[in-house]
Amino acid sequence: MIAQIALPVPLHQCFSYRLPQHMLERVSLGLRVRVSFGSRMLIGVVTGIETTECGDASLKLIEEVLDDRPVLAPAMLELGHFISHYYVQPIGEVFFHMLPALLRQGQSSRLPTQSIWQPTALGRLISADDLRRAPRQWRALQVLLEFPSGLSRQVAQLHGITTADLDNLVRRELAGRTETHESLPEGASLLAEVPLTPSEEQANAIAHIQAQPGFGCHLLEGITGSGKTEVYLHLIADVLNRGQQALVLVPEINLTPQTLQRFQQRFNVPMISLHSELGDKERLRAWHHIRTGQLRLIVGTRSALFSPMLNPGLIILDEEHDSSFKQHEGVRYHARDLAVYLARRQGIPVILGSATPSLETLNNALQGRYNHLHLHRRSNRSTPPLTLIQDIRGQELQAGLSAASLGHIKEHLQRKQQVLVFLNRRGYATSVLCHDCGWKVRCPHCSVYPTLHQNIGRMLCHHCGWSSYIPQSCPDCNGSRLIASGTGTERLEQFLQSMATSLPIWRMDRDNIPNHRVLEHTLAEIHQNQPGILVGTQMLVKGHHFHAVSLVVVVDTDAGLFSADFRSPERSLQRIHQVAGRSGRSNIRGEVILQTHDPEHPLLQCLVQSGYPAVAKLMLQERHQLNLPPYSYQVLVHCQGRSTEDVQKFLSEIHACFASISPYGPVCAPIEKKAGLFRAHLLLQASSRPMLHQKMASLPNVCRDKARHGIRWWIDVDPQDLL
DNA sequence: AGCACGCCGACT
DNA sequence: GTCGGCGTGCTC
Repeated sequence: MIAQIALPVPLHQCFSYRLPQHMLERVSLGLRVRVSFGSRMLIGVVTGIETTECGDASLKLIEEVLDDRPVLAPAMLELGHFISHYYVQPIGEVFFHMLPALLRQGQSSRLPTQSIWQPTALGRLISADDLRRAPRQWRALQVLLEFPSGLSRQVAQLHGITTADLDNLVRRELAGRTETHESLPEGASLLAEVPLTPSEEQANAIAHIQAQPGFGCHLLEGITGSGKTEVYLHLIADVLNRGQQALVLVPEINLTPQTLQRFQQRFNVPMISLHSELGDKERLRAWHHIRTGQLRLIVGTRSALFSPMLNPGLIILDEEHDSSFKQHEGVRYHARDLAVYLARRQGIPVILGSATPSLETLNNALQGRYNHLHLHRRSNRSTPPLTLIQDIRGQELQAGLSAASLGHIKEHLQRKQQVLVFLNRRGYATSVLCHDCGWKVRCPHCSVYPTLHQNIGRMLCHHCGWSSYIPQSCPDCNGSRLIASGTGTERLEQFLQSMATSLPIWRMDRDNIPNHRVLEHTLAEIHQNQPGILVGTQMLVKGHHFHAVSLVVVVDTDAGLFSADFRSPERSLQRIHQVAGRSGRSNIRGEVILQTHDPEHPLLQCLVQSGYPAVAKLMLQERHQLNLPPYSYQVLVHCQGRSTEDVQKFLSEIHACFASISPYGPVCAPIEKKAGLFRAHLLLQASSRPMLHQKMASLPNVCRDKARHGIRWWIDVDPQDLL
């Protein structure tokens, strides 16, 4: 008998091992085993068992079976095989990626047990006199009598009792010790609060999804403030009522304590938030409780997709357009597309929610592959904001702001409202240059200009972390007229502060908001609704609601509209639309100003006049004309090496082998040198996905063969950015 | 990915 | 004449 074993090595194959007779009935697919591989011992996952008798006698034997039940259930095994094939990732690495770290390292997958001590009949009868030689045990017995249903180690410790005391009582037959599995407390009723009555639109969406009980993929396109969450909550309630589990995937930044709180407010069931700071032990504990079906509601980022649900009933993926669902390191995959795959495999509904759906998802909905549901109306009945395109050509700008924008800002502040100024650029200035000779500060490790951060008094490279002092004179011509050019949030904040001296300015970017605690604190201050100015980057876009904001100014609307990456306008317009949605959420009509040097830009015009759905369709048309995704399919071969020649040579050889699906040949990455390494890539593209996959079947092997000294390469299927 | 094997420089 | 550099190749 021969078993196929997936091992945690970057190889696109499984390995055959002989199965000793005595292991035969203990082995099944998805179990972990220990095997000798080369000169080391590795843990592997059983992915196949062949009962062919012959077998190569030279094959090694499996040393040990580690589990009595598969750690990867059939659905997860299938998902893993799919990931490995579709995303061209090494099979063993995929399976290991799907397991909690402690299981990867060989820890037992048995459900952890817990000791419980209970008094015996004898224990209840005995008197202090009988135990006068053992005062600790007497005290332990007294505590034990207070917990007739059982005392755990943790509770005993709180009362100053050790397990040794309790075991001594067991020896005297005054107490009994039993091993139980930890069980999570479950509330008497499912609902912790009375659900809101859904609006007509919400009820309609809920009914549509309920009407299709098995697999179905639903795009829930709801404008900001239209109450997508309420739809989720109603559908989750159904799933919980049926005794099933629900999985909610959210982008990284949205996984705040409040997200879970929202669910805890509504439901009385054991639930968990799988965030990145969870320790290995906690993660394994959660894994067990998900596998036993005790944890009913799982909220997490992309990797939560691999939760081993016993009884799955629903998958929700919120903010489906968010790029953080794509894993960019190690095992590369897109959680959105895998969520759809998994839901189909499990025969359950999946809901993709967004105010600004990605063009891929929108296309799937328009083609009828996904069910398209809309929430048009804001649930708080506020009017949508008034959006203005502001031509700043030839205008005098101060810290990037035009006089007209400043006028609006002052006006709104005088009305005691809050203003949000959006600039997606950290730091004080984008570069430092010499006014006399044009010399510019450069990063020694990357082909970029570092950013000036005045608050820490240094130049900082955002790509490799390099930092240096701020030059006071030009090292080339010795001139002293150095210019800080380009505006970042720091300079904007400084300027606005000088303009509105008495008002608070909240700057929200990665430099100013280092962690969740500071974020909560700043948000709490803003929610006092005192007049003031919010200045910030992306951070302002995601999920936060600012009720007193009545004006949003987008300083650099054009950034991203003209980039080498064809996905850049999509992301840019999604951002603009989402940040615009931050205004006018209560009774005040919001205003949005988009500063631009290209007021006639068709996408901008379309966004302002007809809204996001219209501009999305326009972008889809453009993609169609240019034969870009989702109308064609792409794979990117990335490469990193010690010199331009090395990477070019490597990619040219790859290009030669795949010329029929490689329309452009190797190109340097836009930032050619990063952290001291030269980068380039090769785009593979085809109009049929099966054809593309078939033609690149040998790609990983070819890459492996051609890779020489110092070349690092990786394959990115459905790349999200070409940079 | 690791790890072993293998062929050339600075040390007892 | 050895220790160790990392380049190359293999792992059922």
